[in-house]
Amino acid sequence: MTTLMVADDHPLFREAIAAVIAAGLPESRLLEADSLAQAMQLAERLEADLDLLLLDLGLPDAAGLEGLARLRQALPGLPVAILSAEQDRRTVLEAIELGAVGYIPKSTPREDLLAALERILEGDLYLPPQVMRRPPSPAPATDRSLPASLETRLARLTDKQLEVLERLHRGASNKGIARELDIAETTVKTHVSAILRRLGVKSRVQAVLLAGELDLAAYRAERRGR
Amino acid sequence: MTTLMVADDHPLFREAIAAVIAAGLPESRLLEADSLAQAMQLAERLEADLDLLLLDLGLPDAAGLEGLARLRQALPGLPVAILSAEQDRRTVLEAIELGAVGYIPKSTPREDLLAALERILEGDLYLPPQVMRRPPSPAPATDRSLPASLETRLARLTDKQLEVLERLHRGASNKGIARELDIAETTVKTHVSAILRRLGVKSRVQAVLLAGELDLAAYRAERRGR
DNA sequence: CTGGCCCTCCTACCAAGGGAGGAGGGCGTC
DNA sequence: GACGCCCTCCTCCCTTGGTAGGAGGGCCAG
Repeated sequence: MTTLMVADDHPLFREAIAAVIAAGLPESRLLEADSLAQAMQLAERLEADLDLLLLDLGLPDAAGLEGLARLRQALPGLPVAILSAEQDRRTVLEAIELGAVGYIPKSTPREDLLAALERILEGDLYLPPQVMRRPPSPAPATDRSLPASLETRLARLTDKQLEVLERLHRGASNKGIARELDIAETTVKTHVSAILRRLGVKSRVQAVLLAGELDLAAYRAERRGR
Repeated sequence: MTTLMVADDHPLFREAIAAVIAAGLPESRLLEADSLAQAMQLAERLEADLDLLLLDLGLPDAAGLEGLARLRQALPGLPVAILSAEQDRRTVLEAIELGAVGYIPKSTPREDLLAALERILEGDLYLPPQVMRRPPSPAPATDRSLPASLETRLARLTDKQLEVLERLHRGASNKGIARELDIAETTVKTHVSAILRRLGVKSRVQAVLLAGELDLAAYRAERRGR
């Protein structure tokens, strides 16, 4: 008995998914959530009893991938697959980067969708072949509005902010950072606030956790290089 | 009739691959190259007659992913799968970013390797599930024995404190933890204070970082067990 | 040169974190 | 029963973290 959950604010779409799953995966039950908040609440209660969360990227309380980031942080053990109308290659990559175990375009035909789900539930990873298969960057035309994730979010930080983030990541206090960098504590606060805003997190702890998923030092070195 | 090419500077390894493919994909022929230069030359001559290039990341004339980048630029239409000893998550992601259609660790068992090849040849994408599945995790590979000091410090925590620490480690605020555990915020503070004292750290961030060096969930489970 | 971004620092204010100390109740052990 | 440890919660108090807003100076691109 596997347990799935679909988080989508569109009732009709949830119904459609439910129908597909009921027909194709009889040995499973499906929970529904219409917001990220609800999904997280449910998932928390179920814990390990939830095998897979199908997450829409259009949720009202989760601006695209940012919601996935929050979710991954709160419940790192929960397998999450993206179910989205968005088919941009970068979005797919960033979703995987954030730890999604699959990415299913909503345009996927029913049989393929089922096959994808089955593969994911078996521990595989599913990505839309037709999206991934071709050139890395066909058109840089359609960007800048992306919700930003790890890499892109890091890229938005200024050099100084990265320096501060490194210290944060070592558990330093604002005061300590100020001493180390020889700037005023108020300045450190300014930087920290900017970091939190740009990373889209709400506390320094969360920033630290996010930073922990990357090799900050390496990133900084690479950056200096170019 | 599908045509494959393996580019690896290690003759023995090329032989091994050749054997696997000969046995598992009888309807195919395999070309061999011992350098990126040779591989590109051959591929250029064959053009569309080459269905897949298996590229090692240890080639002498191609420093890791840099070689893949050059290759992709010169022959964007050629499907390339990475075949590498490297199993780092970041490397895998970057390879895919660069347009690789698959990533096969050299440690992959023979059957899985064949299955991966078949999937790739069918237009699918293959990534090593065991690598991708656990994203931000550091390294379960190394240790069965946590640094003694760490373990002893953890052992000093009561069950409730561990529960709180887990939430801390997810970036939760005291208020949030209180809600989750359904206790007063002051109680949470009491627990946090105790945690800091017993772990010998000075702030919640440091506690989180310390906790991050352990698999808390596993530790808790193990503890419940005895 | 103007506008934009960055870094610096400030004030002021509010929220969150953390310490000290005390208190009651539960549970297990000597 | 007494002791100890844990969990719960409280008050009082201080420190730290974080936001808002403003301000000056440097640097660079249009």
